[in-house]
Amino acid sequence: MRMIQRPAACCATPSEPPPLPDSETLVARFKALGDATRLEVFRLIAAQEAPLCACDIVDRFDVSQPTISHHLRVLRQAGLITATKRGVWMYYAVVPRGVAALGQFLAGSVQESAAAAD
Amino acid sequence: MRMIQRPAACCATPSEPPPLPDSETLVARFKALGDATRLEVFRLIAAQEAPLCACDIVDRFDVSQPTISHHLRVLRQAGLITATKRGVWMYYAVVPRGVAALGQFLAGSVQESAAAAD
DNA sequence: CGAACATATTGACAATCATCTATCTCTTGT
DNA sequence: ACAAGAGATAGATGATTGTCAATATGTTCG
Repeated sequence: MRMIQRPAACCATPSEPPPLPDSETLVARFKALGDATRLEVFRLIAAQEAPLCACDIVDRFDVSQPTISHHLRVLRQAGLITATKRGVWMYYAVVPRGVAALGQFLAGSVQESAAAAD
Repeated sequence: MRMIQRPAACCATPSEPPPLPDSETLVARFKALGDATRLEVFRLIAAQEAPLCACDIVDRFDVSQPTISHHLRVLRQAGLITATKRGVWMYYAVVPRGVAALGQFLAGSVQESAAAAD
């Protein structure tokens, strides 16, 4: 038997979050950006006006080439960057749609809570 | 001696990403949202029009109460939610400023790459 | 073909992390 | 004061992950 009564806000059924089309993808993208090295790699790619060669990325970091390759794969599998092969070189560029999806999710999150904040 | 010549795009010095005020905070926030359970907790809080009682969160998930408490702490330390104590209950709400910071970073990332696209 | 190079893959290892059980702290109602 | 409930903390454990060295794959040049 519950001795302490819950306040009204506790008992009222909380609002359901809006249905999320692809939660798994969202998690993968946030996780992909949730690593210091990987975020820097992403930032470097995003800062370019043209697809960036992998060699240029490796040159700029202290970690090994396989590690950079691994990070690039994670970012690519998350749908945040694309990889294009030209000859021996791989060129990476941001996928605007993938990044925008994250932004839209965040925008929706603040919008919902904005109704409450005075 | 380098036998294969790098294409122009490789040799041209890549653009520097814009200076990032607080990279560590950004990583912590992305990492906080990069877990399935935690993202759902965040979504539930964001869906409310008023701060949500922790008990209502615990009720909605299959994981234990300490696990929820852990996730709430991670989200709070990342600056994505705030915690307010009222009596015995803890109420959690989204920090719009914290979420917006993520959105602005993403918006900047797509904007930079947009100049190159098409 | 064969050498050189760019990138990816594999396997291993240490570190981080999500989760649990048990316990603790604090607040409230009697 | 005391019992009960809400939530946080501590410690342990299995899983995930970031990193590296070594190797593989594929491409270009001579």
